[in-house]
Amino acid sequence: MPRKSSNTGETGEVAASHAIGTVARRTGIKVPTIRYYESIGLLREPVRTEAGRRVYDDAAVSRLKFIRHARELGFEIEQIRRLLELAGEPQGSCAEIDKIAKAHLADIDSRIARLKALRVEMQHMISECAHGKVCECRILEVLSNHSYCQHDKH
Amino acid sequence: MPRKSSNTGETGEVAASHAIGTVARRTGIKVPTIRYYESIGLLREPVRTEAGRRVYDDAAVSRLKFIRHARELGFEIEQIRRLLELAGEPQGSCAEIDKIAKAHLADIDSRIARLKALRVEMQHMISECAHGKVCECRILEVLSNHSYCQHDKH
DNA sequence: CCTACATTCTCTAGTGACTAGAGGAGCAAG
DNA sequence: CTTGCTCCTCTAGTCACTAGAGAATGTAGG
Repeated sequence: MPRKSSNTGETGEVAASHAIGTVARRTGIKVPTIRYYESIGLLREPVRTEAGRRVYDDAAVSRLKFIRHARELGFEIEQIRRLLELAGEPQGSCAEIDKIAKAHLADIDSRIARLKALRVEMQHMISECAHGKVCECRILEVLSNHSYCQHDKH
Repeated sequence: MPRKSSNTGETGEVAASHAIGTVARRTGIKVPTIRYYESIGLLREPVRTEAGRRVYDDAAVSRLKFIRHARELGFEIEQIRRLLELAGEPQGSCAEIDKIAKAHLADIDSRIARLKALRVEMQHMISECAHGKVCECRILEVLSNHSYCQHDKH
């Protein structure tokens, strides 16, 4: 029966342990970022080998996968911290989780709306450019004078 | 005939001069930000009064309005720096201006696309939440396991 | 056993575009 | 002359990392 390195227990089930580089490969999070997450308390300090190297178990890998996925979806670190905290109380209500997710959705919506407005403005500006000399460039002119704009939301 | 403070010329036309606070009010850029723009070389160092206070002319106000508007449209400082440089050569071709603007438009488009994909993911995740206990929460489950996702672009 | 090379360690500093605050001086009005 | 506003410089903080230096440890091949 094959065993992973540095198994500490004598029981039948042996928890797998991984070096930071392995964890980085398995989660898609870079090594310095993992250490950074530890430094801000998002990830618990792992045990160390005698030489001082970090050793992670599978739970830490899962946690990091969660963090990565949430980051990819645009959640902020503090939101993720709260989500992880809530996940630690399985019998609690998921109302706050829902609330955080909905707030994030609203945030995404407002960013989309804003970018769409910018897009209209940019498109308009570019379409008026006659590709001539700088002194005749409508792009610069519009940038110089807000009153040419369609919206004043920005 | 009313005159602005500290006029330095004896000619008929007198250049208006403004304190930094006035400029901030007229451009909508905060005082520390104006000083910041000066520190990074985006805005030329203005003349000073004997006591060391910054004094701006109308050209500086126009430049700051340009900067503000471009920032509002999402241009980066370095892009704005280049646009201002190009604006300084009125007989040159506006091809590069057009190019910068189009690159920015493409950037906006890709951000919109990305946010829309995130939106779909978030919406999906939230709609599956049954508002029960944390241990049954689909949101946490999806966050834990990327394979539930529709896309793997993120 | 020795030698490469890879991996890991800690620490500091840099990114972008500001923002906040301390501590001090100038200036105009009452 | 005092009150209160504006202005000055300087440092440090924000967010979520990323880059790099310099040293130690681990591993594979000869």
